[in-house]
Amino acid sequence: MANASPADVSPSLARVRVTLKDIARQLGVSPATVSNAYNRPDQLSAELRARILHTAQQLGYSGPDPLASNLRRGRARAMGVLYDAPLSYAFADPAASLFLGGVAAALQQEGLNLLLIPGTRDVAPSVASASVDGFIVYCAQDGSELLTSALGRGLPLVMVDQAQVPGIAHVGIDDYGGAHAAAAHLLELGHRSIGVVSLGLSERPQQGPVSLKRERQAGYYTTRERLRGYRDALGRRRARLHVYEALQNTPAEGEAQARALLSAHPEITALLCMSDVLAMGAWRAAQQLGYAVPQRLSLLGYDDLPVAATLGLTSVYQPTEDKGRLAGELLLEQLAGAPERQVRLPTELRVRASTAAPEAQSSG
Amino acid sequence: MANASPADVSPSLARVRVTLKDIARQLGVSPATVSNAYNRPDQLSAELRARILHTAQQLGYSGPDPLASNLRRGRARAMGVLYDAPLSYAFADPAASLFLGGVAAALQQEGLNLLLIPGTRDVAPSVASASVDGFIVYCAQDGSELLTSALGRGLPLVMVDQAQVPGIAHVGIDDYGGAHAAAAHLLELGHRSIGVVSLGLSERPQQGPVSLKRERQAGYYTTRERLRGYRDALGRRRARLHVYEALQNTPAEGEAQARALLSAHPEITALLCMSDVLAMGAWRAAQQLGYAVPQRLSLLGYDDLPVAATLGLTSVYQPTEDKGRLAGELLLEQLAGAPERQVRLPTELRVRASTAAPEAQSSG
DNA sequence: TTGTACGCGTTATCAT
DNA sequence: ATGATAACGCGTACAA
Repeated sequence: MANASPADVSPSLARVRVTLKDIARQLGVSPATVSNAYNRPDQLSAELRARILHTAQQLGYSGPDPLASNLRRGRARAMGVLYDAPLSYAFADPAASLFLGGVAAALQQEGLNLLLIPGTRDVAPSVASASVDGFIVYCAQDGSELLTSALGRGLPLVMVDQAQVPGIAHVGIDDYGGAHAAAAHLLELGHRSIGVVSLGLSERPQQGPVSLKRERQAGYYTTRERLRGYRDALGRRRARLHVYEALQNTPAEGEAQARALLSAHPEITALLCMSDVLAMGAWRAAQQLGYAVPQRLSLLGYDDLPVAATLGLTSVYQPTEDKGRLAGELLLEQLAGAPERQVRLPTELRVRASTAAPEAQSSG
Repeated sequence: MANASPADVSPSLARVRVTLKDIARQLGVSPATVSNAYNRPDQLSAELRARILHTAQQLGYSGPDPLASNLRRGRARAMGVLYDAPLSYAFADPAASLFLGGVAAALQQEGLNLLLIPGTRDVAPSVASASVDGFIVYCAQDGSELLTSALGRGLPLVMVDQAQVPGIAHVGIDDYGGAHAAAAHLLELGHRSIGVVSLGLSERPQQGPVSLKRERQAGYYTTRERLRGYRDALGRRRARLHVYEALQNTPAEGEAQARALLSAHPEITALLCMSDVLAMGAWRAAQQLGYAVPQRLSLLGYDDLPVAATLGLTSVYQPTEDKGRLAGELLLEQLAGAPERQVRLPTELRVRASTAAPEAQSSG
């Protein structure tokens, strides 16, 4: 029997779903015509269309159900971005925000929505149930469940800021080169004892000093490459590097690790921070310890967020927003049938006021 | 080996979609059983389930299609957030990011994904085609198409930072009170000529000086209320307010409007900025003009982002992240059948180093 | 524990 | 310009 019989008991509250068919029945036209009224206005007379829309409004029908329409068309009209942390981190991290902004800009051109999928434990179900036409996997650890479960969907996919995998579209930056340039800059200035405030090495970060072994095994490509860049720059000279790992990419963690580094190794005259966000925290630590920047302590960031220029922070620039836009575009390309591409963007050291030669003090 | 029929012509590229039925047929079991293998593991023997999963893997079946599954269940497993601007703005604005982080945190508890929907021209189709179970409408203009088209979907909905509408869930803050406190603070310090760097008044912002008429007609509730708060605080005293409208909530716009204000009205001794982001730009303008803060110019923000404390910026705190979390929770409540609620969160003036009494100079 | 049968709400195709 | 029909891929009673 009809789901909206004349003897309907609950006229307004019962929310008996009104469907396209109901409209059709009510007007004595075919469901196809009602569908056309919404999707192909040119396929029916303006007059009939008006009547349909009017009846729809009267009956409280708000247009074709996207769930059904998606199924039928085989398109979700959205792209998924997998982020390797709670989403609140993504929004708290300006670099991630910039990146997502770029992605959004690219998708918007095609009218696609953006589905954000956080990488908590148990990502698999989230990924499996995501109504999307493709994925962007951002900053996942090597061999992460995020990536494997996304790949499992068999949809177009773009990896970002990870180790390249043959046959998979990829956008990355020259992490190594940027880090190398940063460390080289410090060496040229004369620094010989340098601290590194590092981003997490793996999904289970360990706060504080990092063993060489752990450093080599870092699960995050970005972190691993930057550390390698720092080390290689120092390699030939007799300078010492002390690496401390932050639990999160936040100013608070930057402050904590900077503090720990400086108290364990007072001879340190410069800090290489693996992000501007960490560097901001390190700066605060320096202030509170009474270390003048750059006289007593040189400070270097990574990312070159807009705020770096404001603060006069020397930093390694990367085109974060472009990276996002590009990731979106590579995804759209695949959706259109083009082959997957791999792109590496350049980085560039931007020297500002936070780095200088170390004071000519008795340093160890 | 072929992944389909023996006579398959295109073995690997043809991407003939593998469905649940194919698995069932291959194993000689019913589709229902395969479905259960994924959704109700307890409904079949572990042995059979293992065989099913194995076959699925072999055939390249990656689990039930979310599009179909969503239709069948009538749930999209995602919530939509409508943002009244290009998404890149949302990510560029720390306050919006914080808010979204809060929303994400709330949704994550229920395993729901977050669909971001930008408010470009032609929102309606985006909203109509969004696979979601509810909407959060953030900062939309009064009577905006965003809101009306979202309401049209007939899904649970929460309005945020807008004028309350009876019968619709709502989260807001005490915009008026915060603004009032900020202006009152300046008056107590002795300021008598004050500039306002305002957020946009409507979807079509007009850079520069704002007429009183336009001020009253501001389409954005938040902007309107804050302006009212500023004005009311000044009302009884004979202080002058000069309101300039920013095109966007960015430091660059803050800088531009601060510059314009100070050059048009050199007698100004304090700036009320309607966001911390604008205030940061205003600060830069002050620096470049050689105006010492707070001696020559007092500076006041709104939102109290973390950076405000770092910079020593006096600001009006609002619990931005909680606001997001709450919005998410109100939405989940409705989905669970509870009645819609309306919540207003408090604001609080936080006085820091950027405000002081005006210098005792001949001021106009 | 497994299978049957049906429908979820829409749209593409073809016919009229 | 409009209609009939057949999928789209799956989940869930209920029967076996």
